[in-house]
Amino acid sequence: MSGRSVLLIDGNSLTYRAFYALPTDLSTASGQVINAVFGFTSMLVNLLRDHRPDAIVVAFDLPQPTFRHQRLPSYKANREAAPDILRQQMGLVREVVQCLGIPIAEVVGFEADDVIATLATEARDAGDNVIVVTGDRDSYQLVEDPHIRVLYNKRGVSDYALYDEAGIAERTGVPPRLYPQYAALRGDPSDNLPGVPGVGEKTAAKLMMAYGGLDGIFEHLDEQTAKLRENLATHEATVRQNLEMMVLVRDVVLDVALVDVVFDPGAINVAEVRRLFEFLEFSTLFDRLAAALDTNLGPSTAESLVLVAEVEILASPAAAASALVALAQEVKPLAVAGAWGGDDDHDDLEGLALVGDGAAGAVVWLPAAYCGDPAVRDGLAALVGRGGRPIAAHHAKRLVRALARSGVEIRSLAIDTALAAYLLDPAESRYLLEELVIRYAGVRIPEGDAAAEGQLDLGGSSTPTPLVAARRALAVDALVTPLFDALDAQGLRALHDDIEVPLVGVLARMEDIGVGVDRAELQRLRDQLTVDVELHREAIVTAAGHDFNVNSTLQLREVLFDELGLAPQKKTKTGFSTDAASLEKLLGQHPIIEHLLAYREVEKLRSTYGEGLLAEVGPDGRIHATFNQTVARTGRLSSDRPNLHNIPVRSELGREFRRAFVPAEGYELLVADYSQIELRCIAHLAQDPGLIESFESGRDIHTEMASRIFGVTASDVTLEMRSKAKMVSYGLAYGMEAYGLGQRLNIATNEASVILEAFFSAFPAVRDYMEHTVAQARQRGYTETIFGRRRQIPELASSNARIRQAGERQAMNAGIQGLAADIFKVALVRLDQRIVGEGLGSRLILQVHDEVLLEVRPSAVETVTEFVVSVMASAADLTVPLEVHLSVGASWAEAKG
DNA sequence: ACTGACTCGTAC
DNA sequence: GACGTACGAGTCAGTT
Repeated sequence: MSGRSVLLIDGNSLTYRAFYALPTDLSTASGQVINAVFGFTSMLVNLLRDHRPDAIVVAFDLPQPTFRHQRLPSYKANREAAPDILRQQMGLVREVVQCLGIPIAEVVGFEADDVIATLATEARDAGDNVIVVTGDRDSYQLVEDPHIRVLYNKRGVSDYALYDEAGIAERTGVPPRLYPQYAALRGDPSDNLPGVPGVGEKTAAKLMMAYGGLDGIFEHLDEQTAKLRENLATHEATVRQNLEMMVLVRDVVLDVALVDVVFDPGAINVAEVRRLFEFLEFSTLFDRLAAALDTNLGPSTAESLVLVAEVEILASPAAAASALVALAQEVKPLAVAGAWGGDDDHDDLEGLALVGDGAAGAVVWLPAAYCGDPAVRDGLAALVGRGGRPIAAHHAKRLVRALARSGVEIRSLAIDTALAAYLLDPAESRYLLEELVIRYAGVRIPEGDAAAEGQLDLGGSSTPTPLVAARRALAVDALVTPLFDALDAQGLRALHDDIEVPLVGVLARMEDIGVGVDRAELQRLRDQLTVDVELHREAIVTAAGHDFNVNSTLQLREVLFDELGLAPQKKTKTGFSTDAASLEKLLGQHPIIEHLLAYREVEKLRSTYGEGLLAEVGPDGRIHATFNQTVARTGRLSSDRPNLHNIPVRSELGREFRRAFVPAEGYELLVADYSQIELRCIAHLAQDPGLIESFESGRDIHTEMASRIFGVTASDVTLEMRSKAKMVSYGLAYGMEAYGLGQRLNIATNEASVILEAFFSAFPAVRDYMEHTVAQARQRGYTETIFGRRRQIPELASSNARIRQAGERQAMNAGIQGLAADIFKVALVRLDQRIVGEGLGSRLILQVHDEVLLEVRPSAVETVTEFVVSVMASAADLTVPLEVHLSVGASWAEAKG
């Protein structure tokens, strides 16, 4: 590991230089000023090109004061705070550095210079060749032939000088090792370190060279002229103090070991870089980067699609019908994009853009209004129905629903580009077509209206809808091959083709059908709760002695902990916590507490479930939630507008809301759920003999586990033992630790850890599995379920222990929750197939992670019950049986007995 | 009036 | 801090 070429970069220094060298009107279309990021990145790219480093570290200053400020309060006191538009860009600079796989080094209490000095010393000792890149002269002292040189940024972004010892001597008049003393004598206005009057650079250098150092100078003051002698004598203390400030610390404790740092262009996450550079609109820099690294980073500059010049507007139903017939002749995937209008949530379909084939490559625009025409509808149905063209769309569910309203069923969906991108990286927060097409296809969706360019803009004029849709359809088209390739490469193709894509139609129908609610029942609940809320609120205000906003944690904190003098239990980021767990510990200490707890409960139910659900009831008396397939990082579904996945069930009062969920007239409500599916997944994944036996025994699982944990026979298991075992098993999938278990069971942490130990002794393979899962995820960077679903967990590589541990828990959880989600999705798809096959006796209404609700004709209850249980139980073949609990009733509450 | 951070609470 | 995954109500501070 010696003889490497190492670059140590002062991030702050170069960013400052870049900021002041470039105009601040250098900004992105969205208005983000990027002059400093651009300048810094440009310098970095040039460094990569010119030096081909084996290792790079960028050091930053932190905003906290350093030891220098503590020793000398006036240190840098003359500095003005950095302008906001510079500070904003610091974060972006860090992002650039990080996305290139370059480690950042920074230590509280030290400046970037000290960090660099430490790393340079380490590198020198290892025999490496270091270049320190900075615009700060303090680093001159580090220069040491032949191993350490300084690349000094003189001004602007491209004016550098590379100094070795001779270079420093030439530049300053003193050798590097004398630089701190020289600078101390000279003073440094930029650090607010005063020098000696009458001593500038020239005199300081002359004195240093004549006497070999400060000691020599002060010992021979008599050899100076009277004026200089007096000035030196009176300022000796200042000079000595300056010296303390000037000398860089070379033994800062870092969390980066230079020997471990390797800059590997091949390891750069190109997608990340591309995304960031796109965001910053660094298209030429991206090309320069690729050239500097001498690697192919793939298509870069995101050239605009030019194909969209040709949008063929289908001008009549007849024209549309024949165009559809022509489109049906091809067999390659047909990219489709909808254009959406309507006031509320833009879910009215205005028309469809379909990517044509042939040499012309025109995109056809089909106005939605034509779908009323029988010939058009038939043509469309043939095109997208079973056996039709493979369809490609982005967030296809919306399109599926919209066409279903026109009587056209999409049955030949082949790829949903959003779903594919989700499977490739489920940690993304969104899957915008605009971004995906840049990342995976390297092309950009143009924004303006080329056809209208040069024409008079009357203000507010926008790109024509068909053109926008056509461009989106082309983007989808451009994504089909790269995304299929990526899915294949990652082993995600089966998941996409066999589970996620088929699920799109299932969810679309569930959303369309909606779930029936008894509005009057909801209103009754809401009204009763409103009364209760007010009663508790009044009691709270009375107990407090004055009115205040009980919903305000800020005000509540003041009342409880300042005015009433109650003891704070724990802290949040902003102050003492008032959550339920804390309040419960204060029960009995003041009458306000019980009212607060009651208030919280009823207010939650009133607002979120009373008002919230009522606001979502449609004109048909049903709630049509949206089921998101690309949100949860584990592969679960999520529900919003409203969230039907968190309807209360645990408390008596909350459960009342489930009475308001009722089947349509003429149906019964069938509810089926998996029993302990996650624990069964753990048993299967860990192949733990004890856990497997516990499930195979067919007896109550928590009692069975308690018996093994506590070493007693099943009949001797007390309710308390059972409940402890239950808590452990629930916490298991979340990577729970002793502290958390203790909180849950309201027992001491060491008592909890005894239980946890007993658990792992009884089920040792579970711990092995957890450890193996984490180790594998750390090594690969992602977790994988049996079905191949992946989840990247970059946190596992964090240098921050807290973040890393959170990553470990995520890794443990992802395999378990993800497997359960996969099984459940398979069950949903197969259930739907069965239901369609059986005719109209039943329909899927709702799903909640491990539970499905169906509306069933009374005559079909028996048949449906049978196949629901068998389909769900056989959705996966685990070592342990999958048990399904099923019930029927006239409401969700009734059917969950 | 809108937006984002924060706290809290509901589900599995 | 300390238990994973979601969504949403409400407050509050800051911005438009």
